[in-house]
Amino acid sequence: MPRHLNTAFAAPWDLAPTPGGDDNPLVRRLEGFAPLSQADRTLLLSHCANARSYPAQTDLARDREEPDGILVVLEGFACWHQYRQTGARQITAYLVPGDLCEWDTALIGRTDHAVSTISPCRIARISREALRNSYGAQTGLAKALRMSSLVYEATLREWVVNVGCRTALERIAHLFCELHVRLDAVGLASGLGFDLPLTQGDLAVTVGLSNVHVNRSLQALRRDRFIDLRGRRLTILDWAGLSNLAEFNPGYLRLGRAGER
Amino acid sequence: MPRHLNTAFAAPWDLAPTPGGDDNPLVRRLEGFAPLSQADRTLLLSHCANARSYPAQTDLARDREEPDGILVVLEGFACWHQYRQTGARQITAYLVPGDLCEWDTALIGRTDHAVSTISPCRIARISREALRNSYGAQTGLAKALRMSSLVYEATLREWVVNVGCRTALERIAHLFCELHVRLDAVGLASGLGFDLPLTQGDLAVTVGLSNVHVNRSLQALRRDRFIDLRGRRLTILDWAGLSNLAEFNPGYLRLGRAGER
DNA sequence: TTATCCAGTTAACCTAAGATAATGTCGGGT
DNA sequence: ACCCGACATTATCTTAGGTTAACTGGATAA
Repeated sequence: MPRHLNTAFAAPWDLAPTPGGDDNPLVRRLEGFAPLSQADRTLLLSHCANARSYPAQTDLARDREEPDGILVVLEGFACWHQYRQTGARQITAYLVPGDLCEWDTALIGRTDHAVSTISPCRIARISREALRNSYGAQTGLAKALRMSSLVYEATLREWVVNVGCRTALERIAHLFCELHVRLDAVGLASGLGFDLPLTQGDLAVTVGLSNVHVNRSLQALRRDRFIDLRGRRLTILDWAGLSNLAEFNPGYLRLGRAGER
Repeated sequence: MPRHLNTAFAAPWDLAPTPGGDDNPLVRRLEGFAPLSQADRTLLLSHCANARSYPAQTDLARDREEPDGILVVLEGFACWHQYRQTGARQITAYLVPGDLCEWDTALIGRTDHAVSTISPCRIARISREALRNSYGAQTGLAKALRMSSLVYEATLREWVVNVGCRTALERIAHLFCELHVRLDAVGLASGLGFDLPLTQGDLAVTVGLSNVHVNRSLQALRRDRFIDLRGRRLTILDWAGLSNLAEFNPGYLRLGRAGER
């Protein structure tokens, strides 16, 4: 059982130690994209049973004993990020429970991009070999995986827009809106609140700002009663205001009627 | 025959009016990712034969008579971009000859992201139905398409890094390095020079800067003899210097030994 | 109990880049 | 030869956000 930084907050997955069946976030997520056959579901569940725990701040690329396939986050926060030679760092994506990332050693191997945990995580790896059974283009699983990849791309485009042409306040607001929708989709939000295991420094390198300016902006968001952020818990006090500020439109996440709050 | 803005420069595709066989940029591009069967190649070529011409500045999403599938650029520059309500605009990706983009009406339909031509283009659409024939996960085509998607994702991550934590000079330098490598891979560069049908305004919304600052930065790059940019032609005068300035590492493009210049 | 560490906060100052707008250049159309 | 529109360039002033560094407070460890 992984020990979380913020055990005080009793994250949902601490209460349900062995996710199986419908509370498996991967199955839940993929079924949002396309209906899965019973065979698909049991395939996924059986591979998730082999998930391993990783401590916070751990590079998932380094132990590359696994062949090509996908890497699935079942609990905790992970991220794609890149270090520059200057020491600067940029987070380019978050992986929250139910998210997966395509793992192609041919592609990942040599780049300076890395995938790491942020908080302690449970992560499963499923080889492409294992997926191949139900991998005709017609099956629901194949379609769901394709959709998952398209949503990931759309999210990246949204992030380019975020750092490319939004103000500090808008960037942070947009990120918070996105994270809430994504976490809510896998049952990790309670109303407008959710656990957010990120430091202000993490936020800064996500959103392309300095620590100090993130701090200032968070205070502004608090002062104007958009959010409440204490400890590692974020509550959105004014969804309409925040999403309006950010021009947040959840369509790119393809989660059905999410975003109607 | 599309009329190009810069006919004065006689782009390669003007000299070879009917790309077929090996000078088809799509086939050339995909074969860089995985070996294709003869059936794969003829399939691709036959669909490229139905390509249509589009003038510059044309939204490719609007005429959505085609079903899901991929959209292939054979000639010209296109881009993904997004308008904000404020009128601001952000380009999130370029599509150059040989590039494709997955077209999923379920996904694209409602988002505010659009795909448009920049210069006049020849573009083919291939339905997913048509691809399904050789779409077992084992075939080369399927693998090449998957790689293509992974490369697109990696490029997007790189762009997030670009706008997230690089200076104006570095951003532009990085973009130029990337474009050169990509165009060179489909034979559209002659040495270190290539046609670049982008205005400074286009560059600005790509790289998250103002028109004016792009202008200043270009002058600096010219003054320091990194580049020569006149008309719509860019020549990199000092590849080592420019790629070093940008910390450009072409690995993410997965083009074999590209970048060794 | 104190020392240490880490995250968060604040303040003073600085700079890269934005905004605006005037001016220049060039090619195309008439 | 003239005008026009699209880009590019330049100058000016303004501002969002960066940098540095000091200080706080809670949590853990010794």
